[in-house]
Amino acid sequence: MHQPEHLKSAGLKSTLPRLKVLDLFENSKERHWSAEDVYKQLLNSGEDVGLATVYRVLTQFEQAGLLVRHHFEGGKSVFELNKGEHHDHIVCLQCGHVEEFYDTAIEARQEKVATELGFAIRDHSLHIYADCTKKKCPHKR
Amino acid sequence: MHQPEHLKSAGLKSTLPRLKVLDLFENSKERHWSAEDVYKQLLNSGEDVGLATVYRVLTQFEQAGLLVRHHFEGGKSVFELNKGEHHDHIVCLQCGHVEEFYDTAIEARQEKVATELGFAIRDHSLHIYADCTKKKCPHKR
DNA sequence: TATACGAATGATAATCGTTCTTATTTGCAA
DNA sequence: TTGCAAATAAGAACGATTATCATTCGTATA
Repeated sequence: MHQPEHLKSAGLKSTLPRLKVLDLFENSKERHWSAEDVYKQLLNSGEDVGLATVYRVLTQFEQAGLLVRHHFEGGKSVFELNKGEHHDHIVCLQCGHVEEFYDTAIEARQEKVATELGFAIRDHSLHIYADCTKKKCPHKR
Repeated sequence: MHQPEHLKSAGLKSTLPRLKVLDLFENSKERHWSAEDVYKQLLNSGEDVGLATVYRVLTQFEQAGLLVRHHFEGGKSVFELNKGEHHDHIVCLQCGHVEEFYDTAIEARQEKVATELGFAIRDHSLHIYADCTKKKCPHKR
């Protein structure tokens, strides 16, 4: 549990809400959380945090580089731990499960296309929405 | 001006708001419009439409296949005429200008990746956010 | 260890984009 | 023309997010 160092190096005080949120992301099998998800999970765990605090902390963590924010269809932002390595997402339309992937060829072609059009890439997002063909998909949406 | 046929074939009555919205998309150099954009433009043109109607019409046009909806960062939906041919987008971070591109290699790799992960692609969105390196960029954001 | 002060919090109001409700108007077929 | 279902405009309602503000907390310092 070296979370306080994470926070300190990000210039953030080590407070209970921040520790709890960070713990969720670091010690849970689920990698992707919306603000509402985090809020409910903390309430269920007996923590007494405010929704506004959750939003604030998530944004701070994003700015500190601890988390990455994604805008999937559906309006709400989704966060995940920043592993440093970029990847894209494939979202199951049945159950909402998110899987990650990285394809060198796709990344390279993006650079090529952008350069040819006269742009310098700052960021990009590739979201594939699909039906899971495996049995492991719970289809519980 | 064969818009009424467009509407009729989509099972939609030929009303003034619908004609005006469709006209905007068909006879304007700007291809991408948000609901708010459309609403303001129509008001400036002296039309007396309601914002709710604009939202309803845009959604109907999307369902009818006349328009395509995009979810860029920033939360709000953006629409454009459905030209039938899929393409991805590169958004200028300076001026918000949207350019379109299509890359066969990227499309093919996406199919490959999805198949390998056990998914059947239904839809996808690739948005590149970049700085325009040409002088043509108005940098007026 | 006590303390002081700025940072962080929680409750709630406000905002933004979008959808719903409802009373009124309109397109169009008979 | 007339009748009626469909479409509209206005504004209320909504969900996600941000702003406000009085209170509490973390921590550097004495």
